[in-house]
Amino acid sequence: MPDYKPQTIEKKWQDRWRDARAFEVTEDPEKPKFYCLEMFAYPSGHAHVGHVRNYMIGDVVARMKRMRGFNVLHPFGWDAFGLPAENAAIKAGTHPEKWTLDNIAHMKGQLQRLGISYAWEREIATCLPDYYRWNQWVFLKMLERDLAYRRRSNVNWCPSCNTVLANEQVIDGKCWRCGTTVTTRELEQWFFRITHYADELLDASETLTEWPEKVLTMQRNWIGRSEGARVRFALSGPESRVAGRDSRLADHANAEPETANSHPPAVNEPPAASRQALAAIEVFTTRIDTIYGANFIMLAPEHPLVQEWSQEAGADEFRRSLQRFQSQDRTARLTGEVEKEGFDTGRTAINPFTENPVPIWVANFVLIEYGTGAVMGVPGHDQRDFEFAKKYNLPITRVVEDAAMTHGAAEASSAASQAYDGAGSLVESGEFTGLDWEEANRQMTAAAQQRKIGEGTVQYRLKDWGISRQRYWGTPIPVVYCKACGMVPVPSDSLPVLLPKVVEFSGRGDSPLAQIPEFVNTTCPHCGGPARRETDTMDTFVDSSWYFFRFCDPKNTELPFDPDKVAYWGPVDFYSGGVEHAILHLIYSRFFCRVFRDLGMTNMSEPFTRLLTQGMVLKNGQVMSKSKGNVVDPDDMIQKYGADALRLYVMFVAPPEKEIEWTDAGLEGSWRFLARVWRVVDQLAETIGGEGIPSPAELELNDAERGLRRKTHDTIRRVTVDLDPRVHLNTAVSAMMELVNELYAFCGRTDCLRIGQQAEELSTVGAVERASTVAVLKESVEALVRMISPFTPHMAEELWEVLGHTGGIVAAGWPAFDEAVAKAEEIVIPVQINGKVRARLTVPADTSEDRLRELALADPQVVRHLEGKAVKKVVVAAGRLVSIVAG
RNA sequence: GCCGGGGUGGCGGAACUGGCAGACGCUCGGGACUUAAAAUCCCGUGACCGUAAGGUCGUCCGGGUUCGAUUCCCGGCCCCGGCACCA
Repeated sequence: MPDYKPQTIEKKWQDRWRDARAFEVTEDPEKPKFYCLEMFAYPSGHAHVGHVRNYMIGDVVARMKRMRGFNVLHPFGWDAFGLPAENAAIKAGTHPEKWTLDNIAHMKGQLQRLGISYAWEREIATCLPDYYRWNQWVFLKMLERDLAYRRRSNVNWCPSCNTVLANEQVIDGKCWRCGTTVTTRELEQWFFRITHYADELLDASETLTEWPEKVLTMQRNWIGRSEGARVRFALSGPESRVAGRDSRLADHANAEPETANSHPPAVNEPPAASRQALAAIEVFTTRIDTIYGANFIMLAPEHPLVQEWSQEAGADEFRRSLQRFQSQDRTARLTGEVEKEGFDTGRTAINPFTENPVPIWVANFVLIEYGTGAVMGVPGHDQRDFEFAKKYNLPITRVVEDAAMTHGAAEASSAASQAYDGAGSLVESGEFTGLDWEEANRQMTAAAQQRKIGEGTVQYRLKDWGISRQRYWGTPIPVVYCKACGMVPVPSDSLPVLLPKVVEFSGRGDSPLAQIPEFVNTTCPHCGGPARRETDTMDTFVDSSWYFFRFCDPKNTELPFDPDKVAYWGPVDFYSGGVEHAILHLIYSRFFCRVFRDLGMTNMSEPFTRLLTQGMVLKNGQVMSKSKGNVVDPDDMIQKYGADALRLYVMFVAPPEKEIEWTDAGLEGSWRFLARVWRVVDQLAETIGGEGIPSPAELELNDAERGLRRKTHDTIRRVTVDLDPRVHLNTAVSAMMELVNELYAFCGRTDCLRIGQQAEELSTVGAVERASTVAVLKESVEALVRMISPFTPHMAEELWEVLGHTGGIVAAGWPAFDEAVAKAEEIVIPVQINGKVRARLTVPADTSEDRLRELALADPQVVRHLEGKAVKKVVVAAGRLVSIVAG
């Protein structure tokens, strides 16, 4: 008997699959489709086990679905633009393209050696013009529809390094590299108007019933919707000037916060209205019900009015205070690590509800990015405001009292030690006094609106997505700047704007494209005059926001994809990847899907029906990484144990969404199991592989045979539901292990194989005498081989062939089970007395409740325990247990 | 602080709608085979008491509902993840 030799088998089947184009698919309206996708890979070099776990999970699903008759699209590709390629270029002098393509070649080999069933003919790499030209195409469409726009925004700038810095690279206001004090600089940045879909993205998250709650929560937090009101406090006092009527600050404050490989976001935003004098200060509040307690106003240091006042003659003191705040570390200010402080501007505004003048302060903890950059100070009901008021001796009043508080406590509470932010009803609040705070919120918002001093509004944490990157290895943004015509989009028919190959990497941080005159200098598509190209490239998250559509039609040269093809394949039925993409990639993709929908390219709103976030693979308690030196290279494991054992181990050790701790012993255990499967199947092949063996359904079976048959059908049932819809891959494997144990026991019992006597090999005892034994074994073994094939496809195919089949295991289909056969004929019913199991009854499965009660009460163990006690009650759950209450 | 997910043997983990807690695997121990070892096959492995039959305890802690709770309810502790001076 040949030993289990995974390496030989695996090579053989991988070659066959490739030659037969086994996993390539086309649209087939006759068959139900299934789009199975794993997040494509960044070609960083070598994939480790942590990376490939995801592909294994997807492959089990894809292979299983194929066997169940689905037309399965299972493609793969490369998220190939990005910073590491550029860094490698600077460091090693390799061109980013060569570095990237070499890595892709290596990693593709790794995936093929794992036997992942990809439709490789659909492979895409985002760094190739066939792909990124469609980024440019979408960009232009978005520009047409005002979903892409350009805006000046402030970024951190190091004057010595001559580069933009990320917020994280600014330490105590200084450059992390050279220690120079960081300044801000205004740069033109491109944005995608994702906030246009903020509400829809939030609301539609309700429809994503097959997404993990964790991810939905993260997305909701990220979008950060909060309902409140804007209220205008008119300026008063001698210094106030009344100029423009509209005091609205610009809405969308700034760029997307920092992302993993992003370029720094805007630091702050001088709103459009900044250069006008304002008639009123608009504040954002979620607690308009407390406005009678608003005893002061606080502005962000970057607030336009503050900026304006600081310019005035004689405002030296003002300027000094302001500069102090502005020199405070930005990150520390954002996270509240600096002490809360402020200064009085000397100006006042009118609280529109009390009509009392309130002082206007500047406070370093008010953020220009959020709301209107101005807040009302309600020290009675907000802890920060309370501390601020205490510090600067501002009046504290309570306007909401909970029911337990004695009436008239309002004044006394000014001496309280903290703000009250709980529920209650209003006091000292004019016509609103006595209302419950939530009702007051509604009525006061309406009143503000009616009196034209404010309105209900919704505020989001989500900001528009800043996509400009001063980098080489990305998609060129397809616009040019012409002296005469201004910004002019590159016409669609002259796409792609190719990324030039020859480039020098200064490492200076400015876009390398700006150094290439042949790229920069062009002609204006509009007037034909001289023009300069945009030299920033797109954030790589643009590339990954729609690649799943491209897979449906990867060779299309007319459009990013044929809408009909996407209509057939979409949406992605099963999508798996790491949780680290829960926010960025998964929100961007949902955004892009809506953009394509609104372009009329698809009628889907959501791209991914089911999402699985797979857990990481740890070794020695830590995430695998090259720098920690704890990576497990799948190729090493394949050499030792084979791809199948590796796949099985990773699938078995824990549920897919949990993290796993790598152990060599565990992998070895899986290898042992496969060798055990191999032995029993191979050894039985001659007996059960013949022609004309009837189905056991048509034969008279003895007890042992019926037992094995029952186990077989029950296992098929369990594995089937564990895989689909549950995707409990670990329990599916354990069910199959049980079946194998049962097969060994059966063979030992019926003497059809000699097990365990002479060791290394099993020995066939001779022709199995009973036809029914052969039939039952055949059914069991063939079901096993088919069920295990999504996990260990190479071994399964080989065994299928050994069993005398041609045409492959997918064609054989998924095994069916008979519910009636799967059910046990005899079951063990526990008998509880006062909650403790005291006896077990072995009875036919269909024993009636009355009969069970009778048998239980007659059982000697039960009788013994009931001695001297009176039976008060007997509960019988047919098929489950008998519970006796006695005392 | 707000939102979400968790807490089960020495370890990874099972337990579908409340019904025998610990499936399956790892580790460890024992046996068979072998001159021997490896491999293989079989058996055992939550804790405590007992020679055994059997008993007691046991799913983070404290209560509750129920004939019966890992599962449901109330209160608390701890861990993980997200958001957070967000007004």
